[in-house]
Amino acid sequence: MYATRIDLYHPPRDEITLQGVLHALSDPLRLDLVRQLAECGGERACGSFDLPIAKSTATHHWRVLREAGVVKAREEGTKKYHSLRRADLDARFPGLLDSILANA
Amino acid sequence: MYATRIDLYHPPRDEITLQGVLHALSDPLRLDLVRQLAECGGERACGSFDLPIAKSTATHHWRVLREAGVVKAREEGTKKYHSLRRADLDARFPGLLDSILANA
DNA sequence: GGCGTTGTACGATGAGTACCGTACAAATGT
DNA sequence: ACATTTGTACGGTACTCATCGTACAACGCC
Repeated sequence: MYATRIDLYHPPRDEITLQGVLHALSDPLRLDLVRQLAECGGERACGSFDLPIAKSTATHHWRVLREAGVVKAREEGTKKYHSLRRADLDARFPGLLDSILANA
Repeated sequence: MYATRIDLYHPPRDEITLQGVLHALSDPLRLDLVRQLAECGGERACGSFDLPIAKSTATHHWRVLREAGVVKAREEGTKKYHSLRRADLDARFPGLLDSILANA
């Protein structure tokens, strides 16, 4: 017996913490995901990333990024799209994302 | 039989990695140390920080910061002084430290 | 209905790490 | 010479986390 899919949790802007963001981005793979997301500008399907890891591991990394408030997830059919929460991050931690991405 | 004290390793500027810095600063206690170091401007003795942890744990955190290239350590007698490697960090990751400290 | 696609939940495993207490070393002060 | 101060090395413990395989769910398509 397996549970039904749970609604995706996204922290509100005020609850995004610096610790959480730094921790989320301190993993090379996650930083790379974020870098690619920033490059493409908008939304991008999970599946369009060519990752050297198992599907379940990718799920884990996207969850860490989402729960840290770094990315926004949207489901559409069987697919899932992610985008950077740039406005929220810039409002809460001005300059942080830019400096990290510029130096990635 | 205990080993003699080893020379303190500090990574050269070029070997400081973004991952390493982000990881080092993703711990609340270490970020707080760095914030206090930045506040005081220059060097500061380890012992002058009032930490809620055991001495050996403090040694651990200072080592993580030092090996990530975030701080410089200098021994003088039985005491040890730390300072931020601000010039190195600013040169390697422009804006990063400022934006993190500004938002800490 | 049946099949492929896409991603999740779960359980397990191995690596890393935050923390502690204790024993110690090196320098300083008395 | 001895005690104090300051920080380290070590061993241990508990917790986190990155990773995987497998079983599954939701959806779309034939």
